[in-house]
Amino acid sequence: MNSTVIVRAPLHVQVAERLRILIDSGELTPGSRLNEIELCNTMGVSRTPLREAIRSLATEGLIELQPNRGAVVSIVSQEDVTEILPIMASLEGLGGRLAAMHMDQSKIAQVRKIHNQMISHYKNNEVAEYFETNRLIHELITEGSGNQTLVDTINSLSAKVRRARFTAQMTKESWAKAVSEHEEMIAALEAQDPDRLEAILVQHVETKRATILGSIEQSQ
Amino acid sequence: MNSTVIVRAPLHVQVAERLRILIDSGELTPGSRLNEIELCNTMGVSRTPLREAIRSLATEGLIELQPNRGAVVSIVSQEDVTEILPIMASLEGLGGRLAAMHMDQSKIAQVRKIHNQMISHYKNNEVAEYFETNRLIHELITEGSGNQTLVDTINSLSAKVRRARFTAQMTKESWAKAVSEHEEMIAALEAQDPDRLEAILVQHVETKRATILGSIEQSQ
DNA sequence: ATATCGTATTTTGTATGCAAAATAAAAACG
DNA sequence: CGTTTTTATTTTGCATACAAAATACGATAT
Repeated sequence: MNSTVIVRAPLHVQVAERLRILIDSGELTPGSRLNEIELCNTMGVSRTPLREAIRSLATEGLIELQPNRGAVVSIVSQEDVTEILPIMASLEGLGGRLAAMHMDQSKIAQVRKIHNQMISHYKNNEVAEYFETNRLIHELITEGSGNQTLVDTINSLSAKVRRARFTAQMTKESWAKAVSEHEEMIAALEAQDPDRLEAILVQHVETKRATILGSIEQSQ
Repeated sequence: MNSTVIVRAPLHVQVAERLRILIDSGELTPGSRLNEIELCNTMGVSRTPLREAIRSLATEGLIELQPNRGAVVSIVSQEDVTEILPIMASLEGLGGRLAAMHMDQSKIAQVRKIHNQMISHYKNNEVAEYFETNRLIHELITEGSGNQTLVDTINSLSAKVRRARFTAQMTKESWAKAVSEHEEMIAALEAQDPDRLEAILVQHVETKRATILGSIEQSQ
């Protein structure tokens, strides 16, 4: 008797996944219309599962439905991002508070390890690697909260910010500030100080907000 | 030329709405299976829009999909509520902070008015009316933040807590405490003191958490 | 030449039909 | 009798077909 039954995901789930990738990668640009038969042909499925997938992504907010006029890739505006970042600050702060309370030493050590990697990427000016390790640290801390609903909520908001493609143009100064905040984060985590870690994370997202809005100003 | 075009909502949206009501009202109990043809008959629609609606509610979390075995009304567990309430505390706190910064005097006066109604319902022991005015106050404050994403996020989490049907059995003491916290809330709002309103709201949701978890203990 | 109307085409919305999987029921076996 | 195996029925998943709305296009009139 085998309890782990392998079931291939339903078509509409697979289609939703592929659509998500198309949107995330920018192949389907925000604002563009989704032509059903066209997508059916490229994906090799019928309209039924495609439409079900579209409905899913619509309730997720990735797509907007226009009655009798189909669906368009939703646009994440600057206003949306301005709304989202303070929420992210609160939630990441809460995540840090809980993580400082709940994470055990071995997990904290793991974060420290990746933190050290991140620092070396910073010193070597390896931007992509820096961003990746940075993202991973935030993920580990959030997951360290032990609150899955919190993780999901943050991820959903985070995805929207990413989709806005406001690639924060970090100046030398803002980068240095972010790194120093990370040093404080690690210290607070190792000290298992919930209040401090929460405060730093809130501040950190605030820094990010300033950086992003700064680069929007630049690009206009 | 008329810019406000009246379009009746697509069937799958109407069906989703009706399903939501059936679930919210408890006619479809958590854990129960959704039989497609049965629901089609009662609603008088074909399976296509029904299935689209089910997919939507599934990504919303109201329903769970089991491949090749249909959909069941998802169960909001005690653990889920335990995860959600701290998040609600953070977010309502943020909402209060922003509301204290952004709400104008006329809107604050409106909240005061409903607050006074709530107090009189409290004194007259009118429980249902108390809960309704209470809910309205929180809604007005959250909306007063001017952050629609925040409003949506809170509503989505709040809906799950409501669905769990942990009808917090308020003791005389916890009710009095909630009311006194509301007095402080109004004072902080009228003083337009973001820090204070945030702190009170976080505390207030924490009180609610204690009350809910208290009545769960009772009922076991 | 522009604007308006009417028609053709495309595109979405809904219903139905068929195939595959899961469940229930019945039969065969120990 | 209880347990397994086989068969029938139900239920879901996907595809197709038809209807209605929206868009595109062209003809006509001013």
